Amino acid sequence: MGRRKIKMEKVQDTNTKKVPFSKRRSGLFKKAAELATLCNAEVGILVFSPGNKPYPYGSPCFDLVVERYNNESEDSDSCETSGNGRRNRDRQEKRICKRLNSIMEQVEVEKKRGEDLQNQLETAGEEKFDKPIEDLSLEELKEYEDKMMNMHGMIQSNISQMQVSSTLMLLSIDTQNN
Amino acid sequence: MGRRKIKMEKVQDTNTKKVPFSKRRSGLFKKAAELATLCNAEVGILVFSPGNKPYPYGSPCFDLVVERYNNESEDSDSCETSGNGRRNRDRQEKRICKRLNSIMEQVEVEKKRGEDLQNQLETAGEEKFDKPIEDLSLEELKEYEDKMMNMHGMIQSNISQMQVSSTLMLLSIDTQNN
DNA sequence: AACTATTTATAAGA
DNA sequence: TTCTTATAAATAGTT
Repeated sequence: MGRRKIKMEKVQDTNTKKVPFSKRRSGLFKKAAELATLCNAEVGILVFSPGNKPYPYGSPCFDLVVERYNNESEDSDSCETSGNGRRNRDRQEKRICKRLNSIMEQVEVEKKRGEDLQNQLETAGEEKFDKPIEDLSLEELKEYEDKMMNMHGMIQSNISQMQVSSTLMLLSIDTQNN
Repeated sequence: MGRRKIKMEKVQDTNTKKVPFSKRRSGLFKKAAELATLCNAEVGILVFSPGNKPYPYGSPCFDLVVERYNNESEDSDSCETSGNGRRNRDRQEKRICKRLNSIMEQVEVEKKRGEDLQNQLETAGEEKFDKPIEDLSLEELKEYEDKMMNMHGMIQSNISQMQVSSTLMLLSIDTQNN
């Protein structure tokens, strides 16, 4: 899509092709945004330039991260490692990986809960909202109230769980960094 | 780029729009492949469909991540680092720490959202549940339903975002290790 | 899945 | 870098 057709092959010199890289990267991110918006999907992208600079993208809210990357891509002092001996590196990396696996597990649990919640919500919706609310009997309304209360409780529990998870995550990461 | 212009807004029904999602997803992956080949970059993408099914893509090496993903992420030995030269460790660790910091930021955002959500929920509870449900008007009931739906969406979004973040993190580490 | 009318992305050039 | 424009590529609606 340009003045000439580009043949698909590995580029030669790393330095000269910065403009196409930038254009294509932003094009890719735009496509990702469209996919997210139009299809109600979630998208995350990580691009490493030939110079190994990372360019992350996320929808809906990776923006802060991108900004941060641009602002402090040079100083990594927030992540001081100078005090460490090399002998500890392997262990450290493995611990980080373990934490990540734990986080993944937690996320799986959250996902499962979200799905249950969705099912329940949809079921409740089907049962009652296909009938106009004004036609519901008092009995049905009370039943409906119970369901809402129940959902309300599940949502709260879900939120608490997420808070716990994220706090644990922060804690485990802090443990790594100190 | 089609018979008609598509306005950029959230889609409504999750089920019927599967073809556009598939088309755009494969289009996105193709773009990523082009970026990788033409510009000698590394790209990893994760897409979650509206049904929360993950579609990962990686150039050159997402396979390992995908595999771990499918294997329920219980063995942490998949985080093998033995093949790496020691000279790269410093850079690798710094980049990993940067990723961790980014994720921490995101988690802060999620946490904030969770709190807002809880407040909203409590407010809704105060507003509606101190009044017997049979006294609620049709308008009020519908309003309440909307709130429930809204909260549900926020929770789902939070969960998805956590998935994207943690999985991308794994991706970035694997990218570093290969 | 294949076909096109269109829209969108982008390679070169300024 | 940002804009312009000719052209290639992606894709929405259709079959």
